[in-house]
Amino acid sequence: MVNAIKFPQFEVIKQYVRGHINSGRWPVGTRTPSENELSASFSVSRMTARRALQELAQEGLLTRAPGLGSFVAQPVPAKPSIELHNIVAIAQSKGAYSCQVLSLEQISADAELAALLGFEIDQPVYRARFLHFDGRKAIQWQEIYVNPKVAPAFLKQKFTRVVPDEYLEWIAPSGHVEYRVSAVLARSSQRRALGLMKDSQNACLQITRICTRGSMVASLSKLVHPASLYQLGTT
Amino acid sequence: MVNAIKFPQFEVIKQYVRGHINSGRWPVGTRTPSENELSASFSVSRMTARRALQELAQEGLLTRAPGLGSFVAQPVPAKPSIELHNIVAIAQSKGAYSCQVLSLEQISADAELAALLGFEIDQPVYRARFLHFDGRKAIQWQEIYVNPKVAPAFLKQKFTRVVPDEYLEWIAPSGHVEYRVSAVLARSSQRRALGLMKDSQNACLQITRICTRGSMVASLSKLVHPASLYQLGTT
DNA sequence: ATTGTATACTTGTATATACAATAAATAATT
DNA sequence: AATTATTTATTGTATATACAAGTATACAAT
Repeated sequence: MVNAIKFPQFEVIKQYVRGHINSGRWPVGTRTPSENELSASFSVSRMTARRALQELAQEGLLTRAPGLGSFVAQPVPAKPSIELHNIVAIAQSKGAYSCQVLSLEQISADAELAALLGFEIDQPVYRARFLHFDGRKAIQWQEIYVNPKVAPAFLKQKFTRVVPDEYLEWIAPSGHVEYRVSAVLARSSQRRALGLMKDSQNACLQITRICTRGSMVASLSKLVHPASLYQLGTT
Repeated sequence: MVNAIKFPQFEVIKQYVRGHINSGRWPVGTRTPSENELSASFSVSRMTARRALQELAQEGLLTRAPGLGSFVAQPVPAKPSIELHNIVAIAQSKGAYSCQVLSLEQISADAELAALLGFEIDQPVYRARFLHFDGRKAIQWQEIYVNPKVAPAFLKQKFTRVVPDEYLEWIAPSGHVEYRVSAVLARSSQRRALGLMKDSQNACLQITRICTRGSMVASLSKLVHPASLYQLGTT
């Protein structure tokens, strides 16, 4: 004889309600039995029936209102989304990672850059360009603009072992981070760096990451990946 | 005199615990006061203290174990992700949407396509190509492969008012849907259709959507957007 | 040294009860 | 007829209590 699993009573009630919702017997907007009605029909205390309804509300299946009752909630359409994995972190974990510093300098924000960063025109900005390798293969070209106020010593770093992103995270733990994904054509310098053939395979997936601390942009990073090496998806 | 908002007691306890966690006073793994300790120090019943801990556990800040206690949980690193909005649906909602059928035919699966769809080689597949317009501007080029078993009448549709995706959703409500994002170079036919200049702005963001029903691929759709018109981001 | 036992403490489930806040329906008053 | 109380039903908060189940510790017996 197999021992049947003993379900708690609130779980039984949850299944009962869930069943009526999923099967369509209680369409959206339907009022469910009240706590008292459920406690009577299932012969449990009100607190137990309450727990069932409350957890279902937490899960988004019900909405509850004092004085009115509990109602079958409008299901929220699942917005399709994809994860942004970090190709550099993957290479690092494999142990074959290396990084080449292409440039590391202070520039003055032109109109376009100032607008992008929320800076004044001619305000100093640190700009660095890196090429990230997985073994001998260049997998990512990076251009990063850094706010000098956030990381004053950025230009003095060597970035031989520490990835620039890790350094910034260390100096100034991230506040809000925003990502954008777009398709770009590799410019000639990027093409050379990434070892792409002209006119054939120079489509690149670019991820733009903007880190802000408070109302201040801390850094803006453009990560350019050859389309042949990088693809985003739901895993 | 302004009336101070009256916080429920369980909320006060939650804030107390949250404060200790967020400030780092209770690092990951720390045991929090037990339900009984909290109920004593806050002069509330055990059930009230319990509710505070339980809701915090629900929110992922604590893990609880019978016989052991409640512990500060390891924060799960928020995986950055971006939403895939539908440029066609946006155009539709503006009312300026239209769709041009470029081709609509039955083909035989070659080796590559068969592998992609999980079909046998030479198995019949419906292939259609569409061009979607927002007003006069071509915003999306679409190529879709459809499983004849799922939508036998696909080739007979007109797709003047009903978008192909809506038709398929109507015929066969979606099971599992998977998305991939990649960068591609527009081919010459796509360039012409989308009105792109040669060699300059032909980087495109391609979204591949694979709809499966059970273990069967129902449709595979490639949505190609000019990089200048389409960008993904967190909103 | 290992095993078993008792004990204390923890969270999980469940009950019975009380009162507050909200909203709708009903009755009473103007 | 319109307005105002009253009642009733609902969810929200809170308490006190009880027992079950899992864990660790101390202690005794083997």
